[in-house]
Amino acid sequence: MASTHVGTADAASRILQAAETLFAAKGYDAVSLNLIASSAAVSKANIFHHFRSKSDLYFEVLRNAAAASRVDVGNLPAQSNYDERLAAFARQHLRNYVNHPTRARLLVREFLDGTAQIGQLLTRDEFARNFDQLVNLLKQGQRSGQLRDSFDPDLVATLIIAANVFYFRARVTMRQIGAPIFEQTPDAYSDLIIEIILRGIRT
Amino acid sequence: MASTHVGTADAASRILQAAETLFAAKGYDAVSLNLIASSAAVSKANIFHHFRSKSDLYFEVLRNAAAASRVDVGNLPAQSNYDERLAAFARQHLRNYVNHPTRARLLVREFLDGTAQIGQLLTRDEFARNFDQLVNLLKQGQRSGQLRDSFDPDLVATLIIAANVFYFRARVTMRQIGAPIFEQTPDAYSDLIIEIILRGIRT
DNA sequence: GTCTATACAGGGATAGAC
DNA sequence: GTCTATCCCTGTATAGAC
Repeated sequence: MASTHVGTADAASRILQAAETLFAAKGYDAVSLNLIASSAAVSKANIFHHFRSKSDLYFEVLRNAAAASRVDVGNLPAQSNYDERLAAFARQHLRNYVNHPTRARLLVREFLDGTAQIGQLLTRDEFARNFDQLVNLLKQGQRSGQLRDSFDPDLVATLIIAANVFYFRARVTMRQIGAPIFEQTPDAYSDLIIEIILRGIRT
Repeated sequence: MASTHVGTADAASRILQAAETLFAAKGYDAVSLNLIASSAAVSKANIFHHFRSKSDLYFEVLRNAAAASRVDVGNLPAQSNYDERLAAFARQHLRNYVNHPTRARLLVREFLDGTAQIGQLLTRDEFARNFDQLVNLLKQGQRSGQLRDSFDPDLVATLIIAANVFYFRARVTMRQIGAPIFEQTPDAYSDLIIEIILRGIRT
């Protein structure tokens, strides 16, 4: 848009991308600027030209990740069948993690660990939006009569999100434990989870 | 047992305890030996007298945490009612986290993040034991005819563990999001979760 | 905008006195 | 067993030339 130069792939974005990958993989404290610099093929001093500090760079990375995630959740096909809509939501939510693992690792880590307040502010919104969307879906299902009135939508939304977060973060280790369910594709896992839950909440 | 000296509260265990608290709160890389030393009222050199290295200290802390957790899961009242037994298991599992937060943070972090292979070996067993116990309970319920045959025990076990882990790690942030379910006590949360799931798996 | 060189603090780890 | 003092390295961050 702004620049007509091509092929340069400017340093700032190279730095951002290297930082995202490394922070996602190892966490904030385990990543040094030396590592980021060499990984981005840039001098360390150059990082400070583009970003005020290490933490500044980190927050910039988080900001981008959160923004990118905002697009990806997208909109679901608005069907009248709430079984389908819930299944679609759960699938899409989990796909969003699995298809963008670095970004997701970053956001989930910050959300769960929540050591830096600024970081939490950035990621909390993302989770809140998903959560609210899901709660609303459940409430609509209750009003429509397809879902029973007597369960707490918050609770069920939590159950779904928790199942997905757990799959994303623990699946490698769970496979080593020998839990065959984690050999399933994300979609299949998601469908099975929803199947159980739906049985518990249908009228 | 060995020593008749009292009141000394020997340095080694002071170090271990300080390290456990700090590692649990901030993670391995964010904690320096200086901090541990001052927190345990011990010189930095003294840490190296008792432990070969920082990572050695960390693994020792993990080992202790895993061992302590092994006791705490305990045995459940063996009732013939599988509704009750599942509810009891879920409650106890979550209590085990909430009543020993530092230990639990340590183990859960290592399990989910799983950066160090040695650490994972130590924590994986704990999770595997809980998981297997739960799966067996579900299988027995199926054999007894109280639970339907057509669900995957792995899946339901995962759902329960995921719900608990999520509650434990995310409850503070989830409260800020405004999810009223996270205002509930752990026991109440656990019971509500199980109620939904049971509806989904009963005959 | 990008680099080399450098400053300075703090990291983990060791030596050696007590 | 515990300390003080020290080593050496790597960390973040800055100065200043190009």
